[in-house]
This record gives sequence, C-alpha cells and structure tokens, in this order.
Amino acid sequence: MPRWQPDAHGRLQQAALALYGERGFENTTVAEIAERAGLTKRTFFRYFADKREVLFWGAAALEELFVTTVEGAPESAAPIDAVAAALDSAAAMFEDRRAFAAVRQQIVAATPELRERELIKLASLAGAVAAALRRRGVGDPAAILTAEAGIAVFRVAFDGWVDPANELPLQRLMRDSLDELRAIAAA
Amino acid sequence: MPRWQPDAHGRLQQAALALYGERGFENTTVAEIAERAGLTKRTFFRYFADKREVLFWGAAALEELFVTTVEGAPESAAPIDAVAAALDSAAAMFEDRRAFAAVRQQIVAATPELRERELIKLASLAGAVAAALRRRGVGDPAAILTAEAGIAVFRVAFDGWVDPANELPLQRLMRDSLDELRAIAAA
DNA sequence: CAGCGTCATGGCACCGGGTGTCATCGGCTA
DNA sequence: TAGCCGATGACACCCGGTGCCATGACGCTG
Repeated sequence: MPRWQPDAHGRLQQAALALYGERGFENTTVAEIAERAGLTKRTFFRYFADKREVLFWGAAALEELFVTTVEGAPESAAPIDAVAAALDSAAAMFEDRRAFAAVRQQIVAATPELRERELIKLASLAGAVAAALRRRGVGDPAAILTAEAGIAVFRVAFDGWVDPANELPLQRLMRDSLDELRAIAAA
Repeated sequence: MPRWQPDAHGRLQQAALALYGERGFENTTVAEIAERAGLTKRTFFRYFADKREVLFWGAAALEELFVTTVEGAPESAAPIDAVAAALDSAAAMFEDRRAFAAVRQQIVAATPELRERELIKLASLAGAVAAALRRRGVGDPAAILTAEAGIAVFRVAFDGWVDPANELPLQRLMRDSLDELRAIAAA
C-alpha cells in the first residue's frame, strides 16, 4: 500500500473545479480545496503557483500545439494561413472536451481575477505565435498583428462554441470567424 | 487651516509611481506608499480598489473617449473607419504625456501582475468599442472582431511610441499599424 | 537484513493584501 | 451653540502565499 494516494495533482484540480463551480472562486479557500483532495494548503502550493493557476493547466500544451503547427505549415503559406492551420489543430484538440470546457469557461467568465489570468495566457499564446511567425521570416509588426488577430479569431470562435445554443463544430466556427475578419479588414 | 492635506488621491498616485519605479512593484508595500503620502494603508484602499489599480487611473477616461468617438463617426463610415477615428483621438490625448507614459509602461511591462491588469483594461476597452459599434448597427461577430483588431493596432502603435528609439508621433504609428493590419488580412 | 538517503507531505510561523467596524474631530449648517 | 457630516485613523481579522524544518515510507546499497 502506497504511503500516499496517487495523482495529487489531478485530485487538487478536480476538487478546485468542483468547489469553484459550487460556491464560486472567491468563496472557496485553498485550505478547502486541499481538504477535499485529502491534502494540505501547503501541498496545494507545491503543485500550483497560485489559486488561479489550477484552472489553466492545459495552457502550455495549447501553446506548443499552436507553435508547432505554425512552424510546420508549408513554406509557401502566407502568415495568416499558417495561423489558420494552427486554429484548425487547436479546434481538433478541443473537439471532444466541450462539456468540460463549457463548465470551466463559465467559472472563468464569472470571475474577474480568472479573466485576468486567461487574458495573460492568451497574450502569451499570441506572443509565442508571433515568435513562430518571425522564425518563418515574417517581419514586425506584421508578425504581432497576425498573431493577435489569429488569437482574436480563436476567442470569438471558442466563446461561440461553448455557448449552449451552439451546435456547430469548433473547426467550422474558427473558419467562419477568420472569414469574417478578412471581410472587415478588406472594407 | 484644513484638517487634512488636499488631494490625497493624487499624493497616493505619485507616491506609488515613485516607489514602484524605485524598488519595483513587488518590493513595495501598500503601507509604504501610504506613509510616503502621509496617510495610512486603510485610506489607500478607500481610494484604490487594490495595489494595482493606482496605475490605471486614466483607463475610464480613455474608454469614454473611444466610445464617444466611435459613436460620433459619420454614419457612412465603415466600422473599421469609425475605429480608426477613435485611434486618432486617443493618439491626440496621449501626445503630450509621452514621458509619463513611458515610465508607467516600463513598470507595467516588468510586472506580470500589472500586465494582467493592463490586459483586462484593454479587454474592457475592446468590449466597450464593440458595444458602440453595435449601436451603429454593426452585427456580431463583426463588431467584436473589429474592436479587437482596433485594440491590437492601438497596442502595437503604443508600444512602438514609448520605445526610446522612436521619434514618430503616436498618430502616425497608429495609422501605419492599421495599414499593416489591412495588408495582412488581404493576403 | 540493516542502515541510509530520498522525496512527497505535514506543520507552523510569518508576511502582506484587503476588509469590516468603530472612534475621532474639524468644518459646515440650523 | 448644538449637532451632523465626511475624511481619516486604529485595530482586529481573514486568507493567499512562502520559508523552514520535521516526518516517515520507500528504494537502494552493503
């Protein structure tokens, strides 16, 4: 018999998501999360830098997916098309997690502190995409603006996708939003 | 003789900017800021919701300027042109405060916590601009994407403007960035 | 099998941000 | 002159976050 239950990290995540959902982020203390996971506050902070970070575990993987897809796009592809390819892979990665994403998104949307964290993660994502574009030979400020616009498209499509009224696949929404952006800028 | 020194709000702002600049945001306590302003920690929190907010005092005014300019653009103007007009007025508002803006920007850029706050202010700005566009009859998601793209242009131009190497007026940088965005999306 | 080091966790004290509550007291008004 | 008002102070408190040391099961080595 192991001395400790396995997967402390996962237990903490689950406990946090449940409690944030039940009573809200601000009415949940770290001690309570730890207790539900059978651990202590001190241990929580060994796994997560702070109380918000527990909801942003996948961010690094998403960033890596974006970067590798942009880098892997055909050399002939225009910057905006490399970003479009990354939006496609991201859509594929999320497609079978809509229920979880919707719950999480609702918690984040309801809490300014969490929205701040989400925004800085997206900014980091945009920065990483811009860097990848530069590695493809795209100059500034085109690299930044392309990346920034791509992330805006991602956000708009993602928000539409988690909407309970929506029934379209994420990939479709991504493509529609990108077309919309093109139409706007062409005006 | 008045019981208290005047302009507690301004004194707190000045003290905070000075201390954040001298020793960094994280190495400054609210008690120290208050002390330099001749007040107490408790009073600081009567003027500012938190330790970060003291650096974001002008945000509401900027948002109002954007909104009124978008709303005041000629009916015939395309959404992106209404936003371009707002970028122009914003540029005019900042033009004679470059030194202050540069100091403040450097502090913000150096501190993740402050970057988060900046991002949520910009998101709020984008939301307000999108709402103003909707009032002009622009539908979704065009309103959101136009606003979001406009804010991206603002950020890129602003960052270029506070760069010590730069000598161009903000208005010029705004227009150049916007042109760049148009070129990207047309690709 | 005995000893030992490792590693995840607990325990605890501490700091600083942020809040609720009541006291203080100068100035303004009736 | 009495009394209210409004900005500030004082103080206790909660909670997020950290540094430091203790604990004890597991694996390795001799």
